[in-house]
Amino acid sequence: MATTTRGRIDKRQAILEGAFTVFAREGYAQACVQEIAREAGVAKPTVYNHMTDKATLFRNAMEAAARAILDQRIAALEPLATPGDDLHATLEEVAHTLLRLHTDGRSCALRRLLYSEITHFPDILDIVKESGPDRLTRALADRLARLALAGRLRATDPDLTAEQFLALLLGPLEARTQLGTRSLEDAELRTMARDAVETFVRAWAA
Amino acid sequence: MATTTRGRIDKRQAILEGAFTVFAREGYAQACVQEIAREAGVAKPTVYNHMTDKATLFRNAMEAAARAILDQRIAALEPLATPGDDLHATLEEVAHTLLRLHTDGRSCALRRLLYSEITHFPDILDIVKESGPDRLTRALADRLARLALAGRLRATDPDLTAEQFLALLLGPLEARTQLGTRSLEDAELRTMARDAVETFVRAWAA
DNA sequence: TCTCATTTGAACTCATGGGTTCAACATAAT
DNA sequence: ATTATGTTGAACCCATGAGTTCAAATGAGA
Repeated sequence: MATTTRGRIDKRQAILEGAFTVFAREGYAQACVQEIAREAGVAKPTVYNHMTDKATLFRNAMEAAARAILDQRIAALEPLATPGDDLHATLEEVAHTLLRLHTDGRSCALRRLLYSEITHFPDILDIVKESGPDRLTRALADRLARLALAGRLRATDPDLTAEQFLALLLGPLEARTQLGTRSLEDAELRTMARDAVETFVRAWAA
Repeated sequence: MATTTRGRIDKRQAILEGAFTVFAREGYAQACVQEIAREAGVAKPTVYNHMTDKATLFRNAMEAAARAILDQRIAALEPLATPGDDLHATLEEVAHTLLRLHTDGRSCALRRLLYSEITHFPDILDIVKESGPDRLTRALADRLARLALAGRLRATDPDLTAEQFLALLLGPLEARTQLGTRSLEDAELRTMARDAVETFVRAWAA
């Protein structure tokens, strides 16, 4: 519900956040604008003051959520810039952080919404992917290329290596989290990170 | 549209297939029963003769589609029962078949529908998973255990090994197929199978 | 040929929800 | 104080679609 603050603070922001929340809970078609307005603590016409359509409301909400979520992931790769002498441990740390971010509620909701509405909003994929998994893979590939150059990893295609690292790490998540509906204990995340990194290192360490 | 065959042949089957087709194309909420009836070549009241609800229609259609799709995958593991002397080649063959099945239109549609409606139909996950990825992973783990016992693979947890094999193989698909909306050339599937198996073997061969 | 179960099309009811209108109101700047 | 801009709630229009009803038509089996 939220308090019915009159006047103008940051309605637009509130609308986008409320919209994402409701869309995430209900799906695009089932979400009704009335409820989004309520969630954002705003009147329905106000929503239409800022967004022309339910569709563009959806697009904007998705874009905002994606941007917020995905910046964190790039930041999670930071430790790989200065890996110290224990590469294995650094990889595990990064892996664990990525798993934690990837299993976050909003993150899962974003993936679910992408999957469900990609046929009706194919353009959203471009908006999200550009700032999303692609950027993450590329950033990781950059780090790995450095490591390969330093003789600490097998020197082959860093893009492939990055792709496989992420696959090994995030692939098992889908089944474990029931497509993102179940949350995992931190201990389980640790184990998954350890398993993925161990296999990765066995295949790719120089 | 289909010809308006009167009398009763296999209305029920037609309805389930038509329903899955339309649900796959439109999503649950946007699909309308009228159109499903048309797709199945059947009148709307006939649909309600067989199914009480749009919801149960959805459940039944998903279950039927899942069963049909997933049996093929188990069958794809067959070559691993008699791997011959070239394990690497056999793995590549199996990997390639799995990729082909996984990128099939109906298969992608099933995944999309699962993702999108899992919050409204949590029970469908059980129906599908039981006969789905879980069974595949278990079946693969069985094969791998045999291979480990025969001294051809590193002898550790076969469940983990199977999970990682599938992750390495199928993980990169998501990005490459644009969440299942783009179809891939067979050559690209071959390359992906080769890359996944090569890394897998490097990490797990005895 | 007669009967029973099923199908069919069309029309109907009813609820939901997108999008708009409008008059009253609040806020900020001048 | 006044004006311009934005917000509010409530009511409204209208399209869509789930689910039902019914009389007419059909097919399978006896």
